[in-house]
Amino acid sequence: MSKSENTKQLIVEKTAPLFNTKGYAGTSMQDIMSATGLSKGCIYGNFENKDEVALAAFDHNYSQIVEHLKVRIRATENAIERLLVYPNMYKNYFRYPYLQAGCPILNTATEADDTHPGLKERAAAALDFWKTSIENQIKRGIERKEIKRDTNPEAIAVVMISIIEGAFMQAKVTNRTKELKIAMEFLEKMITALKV
Amino acid sequence: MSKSENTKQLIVEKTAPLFNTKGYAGTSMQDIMSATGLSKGCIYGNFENKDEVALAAFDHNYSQIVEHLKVRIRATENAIERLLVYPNMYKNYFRYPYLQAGCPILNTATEADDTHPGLKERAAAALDFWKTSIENQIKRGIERKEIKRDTNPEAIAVVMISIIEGAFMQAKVTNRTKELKIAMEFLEKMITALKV
DNA sequence: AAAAAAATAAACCGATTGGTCTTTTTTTAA
DNA sequence: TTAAAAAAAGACCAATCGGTTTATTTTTTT
Repeated sequence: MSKSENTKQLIVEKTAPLFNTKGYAGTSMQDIMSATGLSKGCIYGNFENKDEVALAAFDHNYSQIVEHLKVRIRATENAIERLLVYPNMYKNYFRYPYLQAGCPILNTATEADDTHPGLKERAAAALDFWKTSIENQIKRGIERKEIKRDTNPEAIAVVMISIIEGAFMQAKVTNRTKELKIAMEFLEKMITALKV
Repeated sequence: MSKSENTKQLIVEKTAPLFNTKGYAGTSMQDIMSATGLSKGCIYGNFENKDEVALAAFDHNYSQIVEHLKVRIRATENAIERLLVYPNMYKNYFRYPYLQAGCPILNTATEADDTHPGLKERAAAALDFWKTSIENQIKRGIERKEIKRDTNPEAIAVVMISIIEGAFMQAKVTNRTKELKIAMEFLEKMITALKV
């Protein structure tokens, strides 16, 4: 790994929380310089423009979430337990640095949907991947006879994501976890009710 | 109504969609000037600063939604029908100008939660008001024997809001209504299942 | 160890930013 | 109708913006 690859990684790691907090438009190159302790020349030596830093930051934020979920999901074979990983993680979001400024997918989606095609596409792809993952876990659970046969994987996946993102938004803006807990509990019950 | 009150109203009306689309950080005074056809001097003659324009724009966006919901809700006495107004409106969001750039509460909440205290407060207050409204409709329905006695108004309200906002976000970022329809249908079934 | 290449810092650029002040125009009051 | 007040336009300001170029430092290669 070359020096500049290390530097590039540092920039991504330091700016990921920044972009998640302030958004693309609200994050200046000066902010990026301050967060990394690097010069603008150095940042431009590693990334073509601010856009590319933002895209890399989103990817980093998102991959941290995905990695964490993978580890948790692989820790059990049971399909219901696997689905319960999602509400569990989100209701305890304060434990995860990458969720402190809110869900990167949600933040990016709402900011970028009318203003930044690259980020919009990333957020949309992340949502599709998330939905497909949940669907697949449900299908697997049906095959393993852990989840009811008449379960509609797509509907459950969509509703799960909707509840998670909507409740998380509420938690962040109101500075309280009450609604998040209520919603995650509802979700846990919904998931548990899928059990054969 | 004085000339400047008319002008102030024009500014609010013309900038409300702008702030909802581009967010606070992404909307410049030049954008505001272009949208209104007015000079910067004129804008500053009516508002103290960009902040105040943004706050007024949020209020305007929000009040349009509230007014529309009020009309729809008052059109029926039945509590279940009243709750069904929400999923119905959101699944047909393309009919409402003020929802074209997404839900103002969601957009504002996610942008402002770490960056703009005034807007954050407005969004949080809007959510609390919304939650309370739904709770009250449910309580009224329980009293009128239209909704099951064991219904938890708060949980339903929280879940409704979560599903709506989460699904709406998905619709906007993916440019398709599939997930929104799935989620609203789920919500309609959930609401209908509250019926005595 | 020296030279070349790579990486980073610093200086620079034109444009834009939010806001202020002065001038002009429009509206209102007499 | 005229004068005063209010409203709006236009000019101005310092600072910041994203990006480019030049200079310096560090790393890598020989």
